[in-house]
Amino acid sequence: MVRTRDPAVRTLLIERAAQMLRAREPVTLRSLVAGTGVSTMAVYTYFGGMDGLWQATRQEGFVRLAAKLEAVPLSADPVRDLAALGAAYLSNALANPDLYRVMFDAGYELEDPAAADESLNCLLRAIDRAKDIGRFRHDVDALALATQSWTIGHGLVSLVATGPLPRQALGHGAPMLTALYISCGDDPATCRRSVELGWHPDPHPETTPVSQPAATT
Amino acid sequence: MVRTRDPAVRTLLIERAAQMLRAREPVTLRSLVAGTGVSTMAVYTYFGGMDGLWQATRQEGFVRLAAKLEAVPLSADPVRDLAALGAAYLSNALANPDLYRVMFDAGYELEDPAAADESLNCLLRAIDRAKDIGRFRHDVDALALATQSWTIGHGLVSLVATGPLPRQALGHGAPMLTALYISCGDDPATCRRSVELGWHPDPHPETTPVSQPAATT
DNA sequence: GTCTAAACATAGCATTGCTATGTATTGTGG
DNA sequence: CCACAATACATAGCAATGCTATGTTTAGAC
Repeated sequence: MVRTRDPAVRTLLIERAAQMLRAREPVTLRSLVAGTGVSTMAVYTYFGGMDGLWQATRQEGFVRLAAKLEAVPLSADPVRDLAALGAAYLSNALANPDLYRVMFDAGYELEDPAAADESLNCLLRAIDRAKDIGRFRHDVDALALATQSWTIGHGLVSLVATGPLPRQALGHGAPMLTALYISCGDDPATCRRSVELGWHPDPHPETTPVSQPAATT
Repeated sequence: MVRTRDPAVRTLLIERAAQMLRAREPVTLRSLVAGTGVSTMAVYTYFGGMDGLWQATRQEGFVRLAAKLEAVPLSADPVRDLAALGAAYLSNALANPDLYRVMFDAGYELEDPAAADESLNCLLRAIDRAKDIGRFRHDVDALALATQSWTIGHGLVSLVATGPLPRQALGHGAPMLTALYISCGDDPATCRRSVELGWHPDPHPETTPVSQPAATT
């Protein structure tokens, strides 16, 4: 061990890859390193190839997602919070649709699945709170419900970001989540209000989800 | 116009592309035409390039999907039928996951959107029937409900086929659809039974869904 | 029967990811 | 303080990719 590997280069390349994805520029080996001063070999010493770069980029996507979800301010109403988490999920995904696509592209695994679990845990905590205060029945499977909420969010994002559905279709999120949470025992009228509260603050602004003025794309 | 374009070549190439996708072989210009006797230029005369081939392949995917959905035997219970259509959707998508991915890959449009609409119409008809016999309220937006059902199906397929969720997660479809249809006014117990009936016949068999000996693609 | 436009085949282009080889650099043992 | 060695890095070149330019053949119109 003589020449030390500079960890800054790693994050620089990941950052640049995410940036190029966001700008919809084709991310190729040579275009990635162009202008950074590092040579193409850096991609191989740091990531072992383009596949490794994509894997690291996907990892970064999950880390950012978890950060966004954990930044969602929670309230005393766990059902509202579930809707808010869903809205933040959509907001984050639609703010960087290409990064989102890479995250769920097939063929690659995560090097650290814990990053994905953290996002799920945000949902699980809210679900447990809802059970504790009697909004949800005690026999609801928290993991199943979290997965179902995730499915709704992913389905919406996927169909909107990838094409067929228009942006307004994101509005379907609220009634779908409402129906789901009512099926867990929540009172219909109360549930509707809670979901609306958590959902509406920011259904589709591009930037950060909560507590700051919606910015222009 | 002198030498006529042979339409058989077109379908041959699309068929072969779908076949190679299914076999998980990389579909490249040269590998596609290898063994078919046609040269690489055929891809350009018939499709204008690889992008055109993908567009045609995606189109074919939607045609097959519509055919599968229209082959689902309907009953007197429209809610059962909705679940059966959902199950057929999942079955078709998971039987050819790579074709499904191409169908929803971004960047390309359909040359004939009617093919996609046909699938949606299957759902719309069932929803209208459910309203007619009083299972759903008359004020439910049929298109919205169809879109929501689609979102659930697509979300499930996407998360299962693309990796993160295991195959058993497909079972979440029944409770999600049940919750959704109950929110449209259906009686909870009746709805559960109907969805179970339509869903369970074939939750995840690979081949064709219903009432006919699985045909080779 | 000839002519012409379209289909088709061949060869070559730039670009892709990747690897083999050589050079420079830096922590360590004496 | 210096020689060594292992590692990071740069360069050049590889096969394979999609695509295009340039013939060559074929089939319909008059």
